[in-house]
Amino acid sequence: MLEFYRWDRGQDRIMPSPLEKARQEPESMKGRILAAARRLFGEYGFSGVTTRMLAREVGIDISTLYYHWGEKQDLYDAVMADLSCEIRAKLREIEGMVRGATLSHRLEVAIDVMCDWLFDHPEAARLMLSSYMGKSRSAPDAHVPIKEHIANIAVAMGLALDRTRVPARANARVLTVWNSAVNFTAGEDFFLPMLGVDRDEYRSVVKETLKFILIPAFTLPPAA
Amino acid sequence: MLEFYRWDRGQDRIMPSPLEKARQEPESMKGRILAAARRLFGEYGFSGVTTRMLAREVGIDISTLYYHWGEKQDLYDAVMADLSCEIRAKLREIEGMVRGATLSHRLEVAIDVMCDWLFDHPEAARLMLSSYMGKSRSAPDAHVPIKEHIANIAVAMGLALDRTRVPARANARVLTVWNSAVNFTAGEDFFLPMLGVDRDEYRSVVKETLKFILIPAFTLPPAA
DNA sequence: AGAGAATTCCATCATTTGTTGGAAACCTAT
DNA sequence: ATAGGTTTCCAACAAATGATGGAATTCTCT
Repeated sequence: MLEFYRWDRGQDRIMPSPLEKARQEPESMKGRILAAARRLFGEYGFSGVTTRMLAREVGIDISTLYYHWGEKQDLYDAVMADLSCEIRAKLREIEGMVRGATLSHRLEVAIDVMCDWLFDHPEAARLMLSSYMGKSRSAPDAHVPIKEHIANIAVAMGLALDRTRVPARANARVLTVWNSAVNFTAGEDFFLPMLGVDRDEYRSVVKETLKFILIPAFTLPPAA
Repeated sequence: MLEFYRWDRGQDRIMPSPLEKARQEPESMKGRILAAARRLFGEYGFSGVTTRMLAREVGIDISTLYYHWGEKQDLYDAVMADLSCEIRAKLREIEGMVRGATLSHRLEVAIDVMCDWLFDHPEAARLMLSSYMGKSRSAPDAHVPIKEHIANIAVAMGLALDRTRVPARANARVLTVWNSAVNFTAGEDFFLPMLGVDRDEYRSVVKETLKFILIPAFTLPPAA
């Protein structure tokens, strides 16, 4: 009976049912563990978190943790799969919000909404960053499949016509903005004192800067 | 005799002599250990590296490692202090290269040189990123003091007159470009396949994108 | 060559960490 | 209430990890 968690192995494309339930029911033990894991992994990285830290954070025994999610690596994979799903949903939501609007309006809304979400989920930004830099000692490629997301944005923003053939330059520009948003949210504690502002100012300065930088990159003709 | 490494404790402002020597003599044991530590810490993070991994990488015993640098945390601190020094020197070098040139030329050269250096030192970029996100389980604030660097760039680029009073917006713009460069170099293995280009193309696309994005941000009047 | 210092290694220790078996507690349906 | 399944905890284990004492080796200088 220690094996049923294997249900959700290797299913990061279509949302696996147990993972979905775990997130939808944050009061369930599975959900509480997932949430705690996300918080801690986001804060300390994969090898910076011990199973005992996790168990203590939830207030349970280590075995309960293994009962629900199996090995540490499996739990980490679940966190990443969950995160990937959430991001995909968020991007779809944004895409729906701005459909049909002008380009500049699209940009404005996309940055606003995405930044708000990231600022409210700094652990998500941190998880993505460590996923980029990769090479965790024992973790293989549990990457967030951000590639399609970026390509979709590039198409939505008019930088490419076909989402299967996005120019490298277009992807690079989208990536730059995306990474900047992730950076400023993941490193808020570090960058905020550098700018000498308070929390609210920080967030508005970040948004403003991203918009300021993004607009010309996407509205100028695709020269060079 | 196991204590002389304490010499370079808490001296990250003025370059401590042993650290300097260790880097200047890369053949010395101290230097070899420092270089290996930098490589591994950059790849796996602080808690992702064990003292045995380090010793094995250098081809020595664990005790030798402790003899030269003391605890793991001290070695990590030394790596960060060394890195900070190197970055400072690099930025000074760039400042010297572009002094007196036009703004656009300054930007061009700064991005080119900095990117080249970062691409040749991806572990440096990774170390900086993990330093930003911080909160290593046992590591305190062994941060790279990037604040002054950013402020200096802002002044050099004409975004501020006084380096002690740089507007938050100016800092944010410099930071955006800086972070983008760090991101693209630290995550080369992850982003390169996303763009579907080879190594050389990747590097030129990154530089090009940064320049394309940077120029308007620094040449437009300080509106908003 | 040899005394004394500096450097490296071997063996070891106490903790920490990932992981599991099995007993206890809790539900749920009859 | 009680049988059967589910969930949680206690105890423990093997391996890995950070760290050190001390012996052995190498280096340096006369």
